[in-house]
Amino acid sequence: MLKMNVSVLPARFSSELLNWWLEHKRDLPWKKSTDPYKVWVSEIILQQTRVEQGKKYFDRFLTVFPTIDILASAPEELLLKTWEGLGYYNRARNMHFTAKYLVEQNQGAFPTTIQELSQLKGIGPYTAAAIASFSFGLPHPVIDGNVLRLISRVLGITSDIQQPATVKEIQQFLEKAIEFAVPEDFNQALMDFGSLQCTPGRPNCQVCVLSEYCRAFQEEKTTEIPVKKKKQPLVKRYFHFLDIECEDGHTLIQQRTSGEIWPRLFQLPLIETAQEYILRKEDFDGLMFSITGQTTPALSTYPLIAKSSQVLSHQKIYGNFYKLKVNKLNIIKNTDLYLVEREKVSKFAFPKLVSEYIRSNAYSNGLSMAESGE
DNA sequence: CAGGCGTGGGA
DNA sequence: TTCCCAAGCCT
Repeated sequence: MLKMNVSVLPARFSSELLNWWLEHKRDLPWKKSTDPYKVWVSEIILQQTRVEQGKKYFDRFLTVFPTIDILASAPEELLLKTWEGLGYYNRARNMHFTAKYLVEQNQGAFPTTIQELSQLKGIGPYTAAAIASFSFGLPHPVIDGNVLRLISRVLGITSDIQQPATVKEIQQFLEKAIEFAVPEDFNQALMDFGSLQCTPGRPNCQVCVLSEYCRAFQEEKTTEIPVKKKKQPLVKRYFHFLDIECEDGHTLIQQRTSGEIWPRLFQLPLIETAQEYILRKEDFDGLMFSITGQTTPALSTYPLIAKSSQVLSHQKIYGNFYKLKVNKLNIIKNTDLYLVEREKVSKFAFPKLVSEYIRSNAYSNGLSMAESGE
C-alpha cells in the first residue's frame, strides 16, 4: 500500500470537524446553559468521569446547590454527601474552597480570562479552557483525554501523550485550528468526535471524515497511537472495619484525614494491617475508644461478618467487617471518632466500600455472610 | 513532575 | 479475569 505523507492543515481540520459535528453532536444536560457556575459544576463533575455517570450527579448537585452562594455557605458534610459515590473527593473540597473564595472576593462572579480562571483551586488547563470557551466564547482549545487521542492520531504523534512537550505540540496545532471556527462549537466538536468517532479501542475509520488526512490511519498506526506509559501494579491494602452495635442505639464512625484516599469521608472505625489477616483480641488494644460491658461475641472471638474489595486508581482495598455488640461505649480521647445514633449514620458520606456494607443486611440485621446469602 | 486520587463500564 | 480508561488536577 502506498504510504502518503499526509499533513492536515489546521483550517481543513477545523472545517471537516465542524461539518461532522453538525450531524453528530450530542445533546447533553449541561449544554443548555452558558452560565459559568453551571459550566464549572459540569466540568468538575466530568473530570475523569463518564458522561453517563456524570448526568445523575449534575442534576443532583444543582438541585442541592442551585447557586454559588448556596454552595459557598453549605456545610462540607452536605457537599461530600452529595458527592458520595462519585470519587476523587478533593474535587468537591476544591469546589467548596473556590465557591467561598469567589463569593467573598468577587461577589460570586467568575473571572473572564483563562489566566485568572486557571488560578482558581481545582481549575487546571482543561477546565479553564472549557469555561473560557463555553461561557465566554474565548478561543482556547480544550485538551482532555479525547482530544489527546484524536490529535495524536491525526498528526501521527508517537511520543508519550503524558509528556508536557507532547501536549504542547497538540495545543499549538489546536490554537491555530480553533481560529477557523466558533470556539465553543469547535471545542464541543473536538470532544464529541473523540468520544463518538475516534474511540480508544477499534475506531471505525471506514466512516471517518478525517481518515484521508489522518496520519495514524494512513500509516496503519491507529491501534498504537496514542502512546502512553503503562501504569504501575496496584498496591494491596487490608482494611478491618469495626461495626460496633451499642445497646443504646449508638455506634462509632471515624472521619478520614486529608492527604489519603477518601479525604474527610467517614468510615467505620478502622484497623489496617500490612498483610491479609483476621483480627484478634490483642489488635483492639490501644484503640482511641473503650468498649465496656461487652456481651457478644465473647472477648476471644470477633466474627468477620462481611468481606468485600474495591479497586481504586492506585490501590486495591480488601475490606473486612467485624460485628461487635456492646452494652456501653466511651470515647476516651479526643480523636477523629464520633459517637452517633445508628439510624443517622446514613447522613454521612462514606466510600462505596463502606456505604455498601451499611446498606446491607449485615449492618442492619447483623446477619452473617452465610445468612445473608453473600 | 511522577505519582496519587474513585468509580464504573466495556472489551 | 484482567486491563484500559473516562470532559484532570494537585503536590
